[in-house]
Amino acid sequence: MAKLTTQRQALLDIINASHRHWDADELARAMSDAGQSIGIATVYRGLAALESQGLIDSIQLADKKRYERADKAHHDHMVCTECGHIEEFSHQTIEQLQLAAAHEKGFTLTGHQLVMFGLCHQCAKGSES
Amino acid sequence: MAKLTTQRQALLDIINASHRHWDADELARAMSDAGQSIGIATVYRGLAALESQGLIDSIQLADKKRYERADKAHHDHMVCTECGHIEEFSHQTIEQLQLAAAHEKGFTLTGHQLVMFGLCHQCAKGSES
DNA sequence: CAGATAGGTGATAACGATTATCGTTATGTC
DNA sequence: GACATAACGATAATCGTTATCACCTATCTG
Repeated sequence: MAKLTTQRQALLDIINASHRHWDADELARAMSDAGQSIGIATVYRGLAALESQGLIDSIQLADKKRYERADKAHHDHMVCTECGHIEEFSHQTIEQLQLAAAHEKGFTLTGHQLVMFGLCHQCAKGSES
Repeated sequence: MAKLTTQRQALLDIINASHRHWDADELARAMSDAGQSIGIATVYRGLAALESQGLIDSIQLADKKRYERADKAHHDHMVCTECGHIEEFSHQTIEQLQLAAAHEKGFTLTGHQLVMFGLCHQCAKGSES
């Protein structure tokens, strides 16, 4: 039902063109910078459509949702609490253990999100006393 | 620095008296029901204080933060997207693999949160067509 | 082509959880 | 008791996100 309009294609292109994790505001600004201004509501609607079509992925952080390209295998995230840097990692065994744990509790799993918090290499170095 | 005032003690007691995962609003209402009305700002401040003192734990869900007792070993959560039921589970191996993965990426881990989404046993049964 | 239908768009209001502000109040210390 | 420090409560403010509503656009059907 949802259409891949010109604007949604542009959002998708921006997201696919980098490995960043974008929030709605950043995407609106990026569109603006590229000469195609876009309403913020349209950004949210477009992102929701793209995500439900599986064309992009997202992670829900404490304050906001961030979107990323979906053309990679499932992975989880490590967020630096100092600089906001996001590192990705995937671990097959963890995924399998999660499935087993869910099954054990009688849950039918539809998704999951693992976010690890800490200091990235850079920030850990910087904060040595 | 933070004081364990009468109100904060009462919040702590409510949380410790059950295995529920409370949000700020529910706690304010519970206090009210118990005859000690409390300002919502005070609830938030109290919860932040209790959490930073390690007296309670919290999980950040997509929409809001929920608080739970801290007297158990670390665990993660499974949330039923239908009824909101939260099931807890802990998995030693997953924890260890997370630590290893973080180390590999040069991250100094300070915390993590794993939330799994799906249908609980009850809701899975109910939605069979 | 005309009209119908289904979505999409954008400005903006509304929402909901959380935090900030600020005057007041309780607690602890000399 | 007087002063300092933190907590409290009402309420305004913040901020990400969603709803509303009045257009607009594309596609289909005859």
